[in-house]
Amino acid sequence: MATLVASRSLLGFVAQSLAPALEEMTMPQFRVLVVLDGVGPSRMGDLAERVGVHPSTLSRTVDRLVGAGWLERASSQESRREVHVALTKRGHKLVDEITAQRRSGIVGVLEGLAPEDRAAVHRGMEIFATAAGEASPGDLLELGL
Amino acid sequence: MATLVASRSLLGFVAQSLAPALEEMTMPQFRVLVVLDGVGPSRMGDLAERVGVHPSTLSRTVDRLVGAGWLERASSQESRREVHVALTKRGHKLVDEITAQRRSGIVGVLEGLAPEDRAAVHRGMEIFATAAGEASPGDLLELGL
DNA sequence: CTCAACAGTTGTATAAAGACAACAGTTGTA
DNA sequence: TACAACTGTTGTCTTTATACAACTGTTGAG
Repeated sequence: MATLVASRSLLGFVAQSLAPALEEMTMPQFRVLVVLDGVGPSRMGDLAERVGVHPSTLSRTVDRLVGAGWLERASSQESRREVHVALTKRGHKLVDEITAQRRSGIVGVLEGLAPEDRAAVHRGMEIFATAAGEASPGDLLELGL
Repeated sequence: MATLVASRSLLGFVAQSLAPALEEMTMPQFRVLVVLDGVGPSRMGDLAERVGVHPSTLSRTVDRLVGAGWLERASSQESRREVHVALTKRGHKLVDEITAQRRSGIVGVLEGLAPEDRAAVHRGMEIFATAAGEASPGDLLELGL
């Protein structure tokens, strides 16, 4: 079925865009960056919950990411027992580049199409997206988005 | 852009379908099943190459998968130094179910559409898939397909 | 028949994910 | 003030992935 085939193509772009990140870090580590990029600076506990791992596990993972310069820890000023983590500039850049590369791959395909084909793709995708609704962040996270 | 949004929905189905497998095994293990499902029974060396890991790594991974009943080892009859691995019935079933679930999720969306919308989606997806071409198996494998 | 090339497994190490228990500050409350 | 609740980190352990080196058995070439 065409939609299934298209999903494989789309997946290809996703996988390809992920490759550079996975040379720098592991998948669980990249998930942390993705979540932080989505929700902004967070408390350790909240972050652990969103990522879906035990706080102690996150603590160690954040250690590594901070060590590698992707994240920053900062103890909150209101509450000294809370610790906030945020992407560094470099961390932001990485996630942005992944997103941009994914987008440009897809745009590249669309640009190669005749205008009426492009319109047809646009229309089909729009209808599908509306009908299917948003995928749950938790599910997507599994794949690193 | 609509295509990007649609890709997230599609990705959601993929991720969701993967979930049951990832409760039974790790991602690297599941990759082995996927490859075997794709190319059929293989020699250890070939399989390691396709999966992209060192033969010794594969040997250990296959140990685990055989232990859990997903794979079978069988020394080839032509050449007693070669070892062939194949999915067990259970292993086949797992991969098939993942595929089927993914398909049925997408079909479910399409069935909820008015006929002309369904046709539009089909047409858009077809054009896109044709233009984008097949994703490389190596890339897809990264995500477990 | 002998030996080099081949195929897979095992020995050994390292790195990471993951969880639970225990611990150390920090806060808020009684 | 004293203490319970909260937040994050550390100690400890297990499992897995991963690779390289060494080893065992098997083939094929000479």
